Amino acid sequence: MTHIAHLSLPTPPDFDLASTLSSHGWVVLSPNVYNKEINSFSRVEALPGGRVARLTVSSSTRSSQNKVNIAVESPSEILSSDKKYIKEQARHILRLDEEYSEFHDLCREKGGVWAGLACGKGRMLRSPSLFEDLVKVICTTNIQWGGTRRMLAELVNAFGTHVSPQQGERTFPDAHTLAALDEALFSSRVRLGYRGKFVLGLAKDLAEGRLDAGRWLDPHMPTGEIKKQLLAIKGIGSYAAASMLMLLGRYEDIPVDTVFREFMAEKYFQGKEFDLESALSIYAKWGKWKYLAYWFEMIDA
DNA sequence: TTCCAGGGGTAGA
DNA sequence: TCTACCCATGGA
Repeated sequence: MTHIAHLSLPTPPDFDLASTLSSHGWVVLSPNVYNKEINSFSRVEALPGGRVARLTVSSSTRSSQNKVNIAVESPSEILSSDKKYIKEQARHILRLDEEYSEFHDLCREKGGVWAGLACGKGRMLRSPSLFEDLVKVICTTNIQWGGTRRMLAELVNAFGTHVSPQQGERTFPDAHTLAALDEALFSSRVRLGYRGKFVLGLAKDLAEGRLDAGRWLDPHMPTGEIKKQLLAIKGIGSYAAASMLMLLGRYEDIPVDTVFREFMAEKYFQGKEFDLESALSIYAKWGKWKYLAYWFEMIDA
């Protein structure tokens, strides 16, 4: 028997689900399943107490309603505490509590490709847990996007929890699950290459309390301190730290990778080699919004 | 077959 | 702080 609940989550007046879902590649990384045609995505998520549910997030058919819909399907009874938990997760994933008015003012002032963001865009999709986002960021390093998708699909298929034995979808495995695994078994089931030991090491640090990533969500924690802690994690360098800071709602740093280098060479340096400092200085006037200014200019190009 | 990807760790200077 | 070299894996 499947239990079903339909939740409604209020959003800011300027919230744009389609923009958030298409903002970067996260929406297609397992366990997310993207349905672009109907502007929705679903994923299997663990509920408190070890139960599991499939969540489907979609926009209201009437955009003026300022809400998103969350359909919940579970083989277990869906408790009121589950509904509260799911809404909290969704608020985090969609960044409904972030304040973007200063960024939108800058977009309006700057115009050009940024003018289209001023109506409320800029929220980039994230995962429910910091562990999932950390693992996903590590899995974007030194690999093509197809490889990232493969690695995360393998990880979910190997160690995620079923929503039901008859259905293939699984949760993203939590840190405790991975921390309990033998490295040889893990590597034989999930081909992460040299990243495997980074992911397992991270899982153990979180599960055994040596790393408290939850503190990074404290708005009073200085960005510099978060960055220092991120860079201390094996497998996280400057690119990955900038990506994680973005996922934490801090947009000061630009992730310098092949995507950045290729875009900058083409857009600002006539296809020639360039000095990194000169390239980064192009976004200096965006202050704490540099990441968003670069990213949305790049994906618009 | 070789190169290298939404880079990062380490050793040595 | 900077550089050289190494790292697993698979697509091109």
